[in-house]
Amino acid sequence: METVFALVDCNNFYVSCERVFQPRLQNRPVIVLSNNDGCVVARSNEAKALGIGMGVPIFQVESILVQHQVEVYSSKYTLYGNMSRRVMEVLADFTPRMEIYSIDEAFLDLSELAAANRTEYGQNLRKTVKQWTGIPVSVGMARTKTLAKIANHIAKKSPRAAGVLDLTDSPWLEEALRQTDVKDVWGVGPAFAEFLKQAGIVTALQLRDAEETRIQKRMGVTGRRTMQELRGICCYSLERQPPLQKATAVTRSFGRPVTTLEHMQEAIACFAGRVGEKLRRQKAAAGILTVFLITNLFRTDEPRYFNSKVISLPTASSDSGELISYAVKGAAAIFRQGLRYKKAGVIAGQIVPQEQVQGNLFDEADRQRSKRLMETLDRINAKSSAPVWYAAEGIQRQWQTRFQKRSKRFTTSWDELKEV
DNA sequence: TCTGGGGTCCTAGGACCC
DNA sequence: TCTGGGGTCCTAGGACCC
Repeated sequence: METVFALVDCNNFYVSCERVFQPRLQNRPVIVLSNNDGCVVARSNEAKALGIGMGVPIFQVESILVQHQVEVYSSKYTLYGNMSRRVMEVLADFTPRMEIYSIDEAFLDLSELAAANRTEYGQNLRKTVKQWTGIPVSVGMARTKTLAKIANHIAKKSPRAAGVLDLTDSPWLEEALRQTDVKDVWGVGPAFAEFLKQAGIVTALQLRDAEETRIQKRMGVTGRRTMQELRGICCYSLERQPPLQKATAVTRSFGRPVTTLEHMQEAIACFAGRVGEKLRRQKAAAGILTVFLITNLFRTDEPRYFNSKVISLPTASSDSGELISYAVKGAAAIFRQGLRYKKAGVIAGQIVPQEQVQGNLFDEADRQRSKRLMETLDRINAKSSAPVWYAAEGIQRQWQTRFQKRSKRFTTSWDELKEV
């Protein structure tokens, strides 16, 4: 049977999350910043219209923000994650044949839905999500994921589509591809877009009709798949069960430069502790840790330095204490005095399910005791507003990430609930 | 003049995604 | 002075095996 995919995408997701709890932000220019209040990561339509680009450093648009009284917010990923879960739960009510693709997107398999009902189905879905969560979404439908992405893109921008566009076997498909810039095609990033432009390929339609061998030579097998998908040949299927993650990381830019080993180890310990939590949440353990640290590469007036250390654990682990002890040693091995560090991180690799962890003959740790300790730690921290953590993670944390424009954490902090 | 063939595993780097 | 964080896949090249 021929496939039909729908891509459901939340509009300006982080901004929409802020608006749910602060209705006065409707119809106003609003932006949400990355960690450390560094870059713009979400923009309302009003903010986009002012020319504020995606990913731009905030200091570059400061004058626009002041002049147009743009509402500016630090990011709150726990809130957005919570809102995302609510949206996904509503979608799951529509069909279990669903793949959560990112925090604000999901693919649905609508192959079995009657063609005549698709647009109505999409409108109903849109209305329900909005009513139950407050989040506006757009829906694009087509034969392949890549085409559904394009349909969604147009649904979002075109007033006539009213948020839903079905391009499955549509007479408008060719016109849609003609009007789509090749750089907006899923799988075409800045580097490939530049290559394609040089080759005279500037629209999605031209890419669809390009010569396959020529594209594959430069863009590899993924480039060829993109072409196939544009032709309606399905190369990417719905993945309902995401495979186990291969790596998980906690990396942060510092609120102010770190110059001492003591502070660096405090930060690294903190990141390793968060990595441990992430691993345990997935019921998994890591076989290797990578610790890295880096100075500010944007500055040309200071010495630059990047280094990383890979540590193989004797036995795969998710024990925060154990991860911390290896990570801080790794940090010490690559830390150099006299530098101003901007960012650091801990990456866990060789991830295996907890129950598949191979024992080690020379392993001296008490695994049962560790397991109980971690369970207790996680239980306390899940309930308590006064979390517990390893002393190595520090208390003052002068390096901590900046969030100066944070609104209240309406759904994830007891002290900051919305008051009505 | 002419230096095998076929495979695996690992790593680094480059590209992409949101 | 100021520039995010967390992932994936693919490819090329080197080391190693028989």
